[in-house]
Amino acid sequence: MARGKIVIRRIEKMSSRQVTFSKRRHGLMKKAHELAILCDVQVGVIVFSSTGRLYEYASSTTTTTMGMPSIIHKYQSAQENHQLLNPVSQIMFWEGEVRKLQQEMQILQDHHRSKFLIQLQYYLSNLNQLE
Amino acid sequence: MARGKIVIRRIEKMSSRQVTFSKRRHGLMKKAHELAILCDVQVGVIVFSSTGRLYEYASSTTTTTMGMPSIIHKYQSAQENHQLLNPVSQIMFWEGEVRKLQQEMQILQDHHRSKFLIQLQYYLSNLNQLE
DNA sequence: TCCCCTATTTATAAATC
DNA sequence: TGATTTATAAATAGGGG
Repeated sequence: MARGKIVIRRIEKMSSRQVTFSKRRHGLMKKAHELAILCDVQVGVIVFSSTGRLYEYASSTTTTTMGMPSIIHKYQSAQENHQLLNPVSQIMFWEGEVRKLQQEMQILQDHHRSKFLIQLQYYLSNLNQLE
Repeated sequence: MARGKIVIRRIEKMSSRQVTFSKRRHGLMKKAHELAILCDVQVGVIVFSSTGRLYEYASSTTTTTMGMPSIIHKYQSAQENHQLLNPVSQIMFWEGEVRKLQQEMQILQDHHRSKFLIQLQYYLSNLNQLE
């Protein structure tokens, strides 16, 4: 949105992606807060970075102090009707959930493995320098 | 932000508040979506209007399609889990989550299998009576 | 309610420090 | 890494239909 238009697709360069994440995350939280105040509504925002770090915003209105838990609870009751899908699609849903969690776990593991390897290389190079 | 600056406080005039709600709600959802795509992260947004109507956005990333239920689940687990544990126990935690989901799925499947068997017996007995 | 218009304000991409 | 700058893209307040 500045110094050049961009297309909305995954930013490939990791460092730029990190910078943009920081900026736009702040922007999003600010917008969420403004919406909540200006229009006196409840807003909840949850963001998970690719490394699994959690960022959140939960509004309070003039009438109630809604933390994220209350907003989630309200969301879930609002959705209860929807939960009554037929058995087969229910099972398929949970199978999907399991797959997603497994994939995420894999990502976390890869992430930490590479971090560990980098550390190891660092220590080894230090050792080499001491010799 | 246009035709005059505004201060961020509850808009008193109901009709303006409604209009602003509609505009900014769209803006917020769009920003959430852009953040999710650009930075390849999970984003969930929940908004309740003052009349209790629900508006939501839940992102998908390149790796996973996370609906709001998954995001909420992850949020709740992250809170319980303290999140500030070391990588290894974090991974162990998620492994536990996967196991739990798998067990749930198993129970669901067993349940429906037994229901199916009961149905089958019922039909069979009907068939027998016809003979 | 929703769309259009457009003058302004904001958000922010890219560069620089 | 983070803070600051700045040129530009986006969002939007206010008004009209």
